[in-house]
Amino acid sequence: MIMERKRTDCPALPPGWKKEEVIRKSGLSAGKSDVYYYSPTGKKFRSKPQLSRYLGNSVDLGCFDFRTGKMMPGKMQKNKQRLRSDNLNMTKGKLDLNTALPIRQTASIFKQPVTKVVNHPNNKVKTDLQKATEQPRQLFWEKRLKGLRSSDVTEEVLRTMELPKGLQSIGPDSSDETLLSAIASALHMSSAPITGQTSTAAEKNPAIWLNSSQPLCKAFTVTDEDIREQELKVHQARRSLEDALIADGVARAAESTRDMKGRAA
DNA sequence: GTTCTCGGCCG
DNA sequence: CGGCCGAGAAC
Repeated sequence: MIMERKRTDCPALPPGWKKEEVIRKSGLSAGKSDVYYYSPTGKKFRSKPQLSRYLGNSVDLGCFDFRTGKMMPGKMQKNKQRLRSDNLNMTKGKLDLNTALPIRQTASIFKQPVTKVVNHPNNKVKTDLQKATEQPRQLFWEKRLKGLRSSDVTEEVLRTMELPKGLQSIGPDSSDETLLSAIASALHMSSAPITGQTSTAAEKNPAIWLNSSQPLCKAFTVTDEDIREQELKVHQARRSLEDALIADGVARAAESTRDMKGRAA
């Protein structure tokens, strides 16, 4: 007898994803159930980390409950003291994984190494491992950044930066907003200098001539004036940061003395 | 080889 | 207690 297992649709996930729940029928853990998900291509997932690794940033699993398969609005982070300690942990040298950038979603449905470079014993074959390990990149992927905004803890949208006039966008989406994101991303992802698109051909037909390791931005020159202006901004930012840190220290000291009084009473 | 299943660790 | 994943069992 074949036990038909229910693979139910899962509305909280993109179309085509299925959820399955199997009950353990023997052993010490009999009665317990395991939950699995199946991607549209049939790949099986047995944990939330595994699922979110695969989905990347396309789906926010922050409040996704793996067991029930539903979004739980109330399952957000504990928005209490938590924030301070999070910020402290971040200074302990670990990367903030939330800054991960959007990734090409279609790549992972194929068997992973798409191209394999091998040496045939009798042939002279150029091996360029650099190219072989390079991940395919979606042209104009920066468009995915459109609409992303930074916000403070109260979800108030922060004012975005102004860009110098010398910076000009290139490609299908020429809004300043996306340009800023693209440049910020480029600064995060590569240690190479950011030059913008140096080929003038890229201006006429970006789809062909685009240098994908540079942001969607025309080549630019930085003047001494720009540098001075930027130094001033950095200086001001450091001042406000310093002020904020001092204020925080004072507040924390007050808090801890208050706590101690409370405990003594 | 792949898939299924339960144990068991760890938070 | 439950999520997650290792590894043996089953195929």
